[in-house]
Amino acid sequence: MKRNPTSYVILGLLSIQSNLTGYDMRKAVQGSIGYFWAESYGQIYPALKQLTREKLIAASRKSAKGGRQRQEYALTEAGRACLREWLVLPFHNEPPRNEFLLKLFFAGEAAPSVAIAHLQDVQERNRRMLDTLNAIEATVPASQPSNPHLRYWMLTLGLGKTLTRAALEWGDSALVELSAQAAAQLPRSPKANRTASSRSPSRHKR
Amino acid sequence: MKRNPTSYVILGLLSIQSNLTGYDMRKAVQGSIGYFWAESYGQIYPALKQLTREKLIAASRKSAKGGRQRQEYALTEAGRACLREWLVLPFHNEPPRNEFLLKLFFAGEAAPSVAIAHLQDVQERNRRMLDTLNAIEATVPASQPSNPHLRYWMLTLGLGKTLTRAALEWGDSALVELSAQAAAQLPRSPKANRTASSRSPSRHKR
DNA sequence: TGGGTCATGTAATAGGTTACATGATTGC
DNA sequence: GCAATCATGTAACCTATTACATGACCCA
Repeated sequence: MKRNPTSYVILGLLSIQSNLTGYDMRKAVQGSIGYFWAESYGQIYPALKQLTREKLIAASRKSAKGGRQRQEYALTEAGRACLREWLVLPFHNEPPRNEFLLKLFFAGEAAPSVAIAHLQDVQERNRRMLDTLNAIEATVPASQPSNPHLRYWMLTLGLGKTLTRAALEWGDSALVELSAQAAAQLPRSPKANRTASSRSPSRHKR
Repeated sequence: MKRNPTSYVILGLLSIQSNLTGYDMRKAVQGSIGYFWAESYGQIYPALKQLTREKLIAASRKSAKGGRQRQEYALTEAGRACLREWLVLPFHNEPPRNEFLLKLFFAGEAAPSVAIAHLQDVQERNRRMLDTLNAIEATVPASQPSNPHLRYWMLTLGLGKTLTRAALEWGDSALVELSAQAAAQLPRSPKANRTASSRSPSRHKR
């Protein structure tokens, strides 16, 4: 049976923690696998209905928090089996579309400052990303020391940190190269092109 | 005017080289930006028609190669202006959906060998990727030494290499960790679990 | 009493893949 | 003659986002 990835995300989340609502799941995705996965309500709610029809999940409690209406779900045995089946299937890596790289690739059509600005933007995002990942690393293991999933969570986190750090280092050297080029092309007022050279290369936390 | 990314890919490709057919463009995408971008005919051909209607590109020559029917396109001045406008606009980094990481994150539900197999798969793909990128690096600059786009092409290539190498190193250490764990859990027949330990850590070309 | 967040959902639309259909040309 | 590649396109379908609609509860 073919199922969309959102369904497996739901099954996976419920395998870790029961009694989540659709709203909870969205939050959980953003707060844990957010750096490599995204889900919107428009995907989650229909998927919840479909999974319920197929008895892979079941509505568990209702209106627990205060008197607030709240539809929580739990994994059924069939759902757990379905998740396990999917886990062993080979993954297909999606056609990755990176608009930053696309603009950089075609940047010869624009002034050097354009590429430099995009690079600075990407560096800034990556610095924030690394901070976020470091914060997760500092708090999660302490709060769930004996969680059997922890080892895998830390592995995904580790790849995120590794890739982000590598991207930051590449970005620094790319900025150096492009700034030098921009300076060479506009040698008349060396004080004017502060855009790139005024920022010192980011010193990354390890 | 809002336009889909495929349109800008077409404009970008034509800014580098004229007289490409839709077929050529698909090939060019696969052979150059393929590691961070994908296009299908179902996107390209409709986009070509739309861009022609909007006069951002123009059908240039017909049936040049042999007697073969062949509709080639070229950038108009309006098209070039449109590309430049887009280049300076901030990029939005897409919600990245990485199924490998998704499976790794939820792998606690399955046997350790499942995660190990996925990891070996990803290492193999990354090794091949690095070979491809190295091959491009070895041939492209020699063939187009004075192309003004070359600097930017090499930058995107450099990021690809950097990220792939970083991923490979992470993968090696992840495999060591998971293999040790698997061995500790099945101490009865240490010769049996060859899946992970039989392969030596990949020695990557730099 | 009003803003923020919890909570659920739908409709419009965009974005994209895959499979199919067609046919010519090139090279073995 | 046959397979591979060049070449163009469409239709069906899936995936996914965004905006919208609705309303309750919490806290200041």
